[in-house]
Amino acid sequence: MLRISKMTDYAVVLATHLAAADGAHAARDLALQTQIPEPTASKVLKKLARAGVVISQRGAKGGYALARRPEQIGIHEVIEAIEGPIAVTECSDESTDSFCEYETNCGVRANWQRINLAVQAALSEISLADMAFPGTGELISIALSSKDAERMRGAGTQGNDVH
Amino acid sequence: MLRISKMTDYAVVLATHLAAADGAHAARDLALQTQIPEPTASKVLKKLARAGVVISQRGAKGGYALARRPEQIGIHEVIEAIEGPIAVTECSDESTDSFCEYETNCGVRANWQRINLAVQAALSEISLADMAFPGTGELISIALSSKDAERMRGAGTQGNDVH
DNA sequence: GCATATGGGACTGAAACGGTCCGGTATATA
DNA sequence: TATATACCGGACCGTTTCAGTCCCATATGC
Repeated sequence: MLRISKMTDYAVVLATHLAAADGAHAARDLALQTQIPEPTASKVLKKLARAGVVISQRGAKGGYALARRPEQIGIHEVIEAIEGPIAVTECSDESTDSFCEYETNCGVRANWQRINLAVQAALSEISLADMAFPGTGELISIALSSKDAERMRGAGTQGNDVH
Repeated sequence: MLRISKMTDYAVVLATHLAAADGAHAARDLALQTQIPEPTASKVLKKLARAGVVISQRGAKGGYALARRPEQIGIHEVIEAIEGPIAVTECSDESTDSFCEYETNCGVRANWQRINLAVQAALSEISLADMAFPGTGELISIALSSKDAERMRGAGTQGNDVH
């Protein structure tokens, strides 16, 4: 699977929506526009606010707005806001000191961490601006480069800042 | 999270173990050597056999062995054997024709697929041989290929792998 | 003061996950 | 041929996680 949860999916949609139409918007309005159930959208937005991806304004005329410009927000921030640190396996998550009980037998830990880093790197390449205003060509290189080893390096070395 | 399930973790450990000590081994022995509970190990091995990652021999003196040489088996095969197709979100899974109900609003689909490809590419880089016999230098290039060096802090320094 | 809007957390039903167990079948060996 | 060994397929179950809802407290504009 390696599957991202529905909540995270919502978060990306909401954040993308905020990126496309900037300024402050009430959770209710965002929910209507994105067709996400209102309580759920609200819950997601709260988490985004806590993580610093969006800023919130309470009270009448309040609402949510992006904390920074879309091109300065990486998609991994949105994902981590909902799901916590991105870690492929328990033992590759450096933050939790969960020691691997099989470590002496498996010797797999270090490799998982590298895989993990590769995934994180792939996600770091994509900004909210890329999601909100696609087709500017940058992402294509990632899609087309998925054939062999050079792709990671290639995608990583070119600047993804076109917008 | 982007977290891989425990079962998949077991699968990698078992496959790695088979890669390191080739020939056929009974599920029971593998379970003992890897300290994975026997019924669970058995279940995982069955799935690996079905997916063609390992071959099985029934009857007395039977057991499991790798279907191919370790360097010819990518870990994404092992992962997919347990978890099914690697897809980050529902709508980025091309196999299921689950149409995205928000598609007109989100326009996110294509980007998810690119992210997905990047993840798959990252996983395709690693073979079972890399997991079983690390330190041959191949993986290092991937780890270092991310330009986001700050995320990589300590990745290279964490070379305490080989057991 | 009041309407509006977010903050925080409790709660619930459903689904997935981790793990176990059992009857069936294939095969090597005595 | 009889028997022990070992995989095959799937049912089963307790626990956890997930998606979604609801409520009350708090902050703010008018």
